[in-house]
Amino acid sequence: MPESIEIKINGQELLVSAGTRVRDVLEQHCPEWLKNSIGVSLNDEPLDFQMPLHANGELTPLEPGGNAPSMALEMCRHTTSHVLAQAVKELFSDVQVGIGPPTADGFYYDFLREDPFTPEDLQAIEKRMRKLIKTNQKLERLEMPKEEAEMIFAEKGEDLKVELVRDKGGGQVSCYKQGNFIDFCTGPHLPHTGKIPAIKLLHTAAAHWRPKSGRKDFPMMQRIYGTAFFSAEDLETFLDHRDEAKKRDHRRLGIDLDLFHFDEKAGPGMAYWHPKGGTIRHQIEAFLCDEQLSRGYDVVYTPHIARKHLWETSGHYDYYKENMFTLDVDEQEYVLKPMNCPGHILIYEKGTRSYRELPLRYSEFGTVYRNELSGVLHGMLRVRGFTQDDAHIFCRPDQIQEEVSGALDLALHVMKTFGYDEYRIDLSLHDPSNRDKYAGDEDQWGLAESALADALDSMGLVYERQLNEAAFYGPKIDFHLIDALGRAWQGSTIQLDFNLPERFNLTYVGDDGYQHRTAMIHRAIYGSLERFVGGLIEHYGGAFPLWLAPVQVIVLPIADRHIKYAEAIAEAAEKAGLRAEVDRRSGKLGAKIRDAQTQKLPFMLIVGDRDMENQEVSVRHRTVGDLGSLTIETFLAQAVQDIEARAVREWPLRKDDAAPA
RNA sequence: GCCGACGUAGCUCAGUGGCAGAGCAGCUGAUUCGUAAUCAGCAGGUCCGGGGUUCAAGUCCCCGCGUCGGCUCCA
Repeated sequence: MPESIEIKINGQELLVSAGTRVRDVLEQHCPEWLKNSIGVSLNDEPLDFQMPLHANGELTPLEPGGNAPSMALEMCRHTTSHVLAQAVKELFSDVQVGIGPPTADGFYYDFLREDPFTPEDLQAIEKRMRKLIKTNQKLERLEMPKEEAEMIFAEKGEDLKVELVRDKGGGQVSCYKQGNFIDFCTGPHLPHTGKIPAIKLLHTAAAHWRPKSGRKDFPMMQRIYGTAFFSAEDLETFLDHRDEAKKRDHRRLGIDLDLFHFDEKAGPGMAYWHPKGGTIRHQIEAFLCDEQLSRGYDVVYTPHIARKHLWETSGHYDYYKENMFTLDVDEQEYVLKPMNCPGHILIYEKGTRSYRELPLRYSEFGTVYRNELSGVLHGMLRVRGFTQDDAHIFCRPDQIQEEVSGALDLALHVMKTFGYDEYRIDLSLHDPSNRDKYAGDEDQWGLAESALADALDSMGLVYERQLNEAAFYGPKIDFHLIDALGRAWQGSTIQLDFNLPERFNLTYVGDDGYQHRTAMIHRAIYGSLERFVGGLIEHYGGAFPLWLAPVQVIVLPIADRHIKYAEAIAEAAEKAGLRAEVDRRSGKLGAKIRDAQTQKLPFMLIVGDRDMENQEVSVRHRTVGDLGSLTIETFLAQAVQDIEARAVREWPLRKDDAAPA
């Protein structure tokens, strides 16, 4: 480490000795920062005032709502987690503290305690936290030898902290102390607790103590989640956002919109699609099916069960047994398929394949069953029976890049159609220093990985390389979709496989007349229909675009004498290929509109005396409202146009009869 | 699988050991109405399932199932 370091601050260049505290530099050169900011950042690293400087760089102030809001918030939340631990220690005597880091939108702290915390406990703890915050406790950074820290925590009976200190490398450690509470922590922290304006404890949960430490008997911790913001308004916005997400919860909307249900009588993790959910799913399947047919895919169908032998060959029986449902048939063991690949392979290997007929692209909406742990099931997003839009491309090694490009193009087209305009792409690669973990040889991996990267590069796609994240059988590309609320969802996946072609000895005859190893690509665009539709429901908040809406138009007669006309209108809509209904109830128009709005139906066609006389309909759109009167032909022409285009926008019609923009 | 909470009408929920309830939805009738809730009546229950305590259990206890919040794992 150099004796002295160069620090830029406020345009000034300084030479200070390494280890100088941030506070000392600021006192001399920028005393107002000590008052107005909560810390500094140096080369994008947050530092608090008590930390030592060890690297060259420019210091910029860290302020609430400043130019690095997430860094400042993270600091605030980390300090709040210490306050949480302090409050818990004060209120409960039988508690050991664990760890308490900030998270993406808050923080948590884990406690070791016989009894879990109740909601009443949480209220009391939050009250105590507010009290502690108000006293403007200073957070004091202490640096000391490991042994000393161990002693401090041992004396307090904090065995878990002792364990953490002991496992930490180096000889010197840091702790932060506020009031009588001291925590083993690298920081950085706010100068004092008075800088925390808005807090909220959210919920409790259980968590394992250091599950990755290799300990088998890790104790169960009681975790408390909370969040903190620099203003009450920000906290309010955050809570509103949570409520909005709750309203979009696909499980809630699945019931409200009559899309699907899970039945206790039948078993957990198995979805029953109602007619309306089925309509949505059918549209989604048909869309991809058509796309695939036009892109040279073949359709195949494979059975749901197969003898154990097939799964032994594929390796699933050894590596995936825990997750497979098995059944006895004539004293033989059969397996309910957890994946579609072995079935597609049986079709491939049934004939002698020539290099001339490759690639072969086998696609299937294949329903698979996996015995997931009961605790992980979650609505449509995590189920035990689900249908994959699965395809396996069998090709020559020299065709890999083009086939991957084709799959990428399809994935991009599909995401765009559903209005997922933002996404993240991961390229998961193997780690050459960890060879034991992977099937196939280094040459294969090199070829395959560069094929994937080349395909991404040639399409100008931005992606992140994830080292050592490949599947054991090959590298892969994963899409993560960002939905309307900014949340990420698992999207398409494209995976190369070196393992199954070996296990099944898949070959093709080359132009040299010899047999060569076939390359195999797994790809799923939706992934699972269940998960994809679950995500779509939340993305659209239940308001499906016209082409997907289970009921596209509902005709609302104003009085009973208009029912006949309404039925004629509905019939015309159906003839044009729309899904139409008539509300024949005798209530007021307002009530019918309200019900249609609640069901999020895209179009209401209101018909009364005026409309009958002019042979028109009054069009109301669920978000735009009253669109005025049109002839049914004009309306249908525009609606059909939007349906065929699979438009996702919420503004499908213009009042002036012009074609949609 | 593990920790905790919860499970009452189709849905949302009240019911703190003593007659099983409300709102919405449904059905019937009245009303015939122009852009987010017309009125009245009726019907609707294995209080998740099983066992126990008690004169008496939706309520208390035990076991099981399911759901939810997490941990861990995954499409």
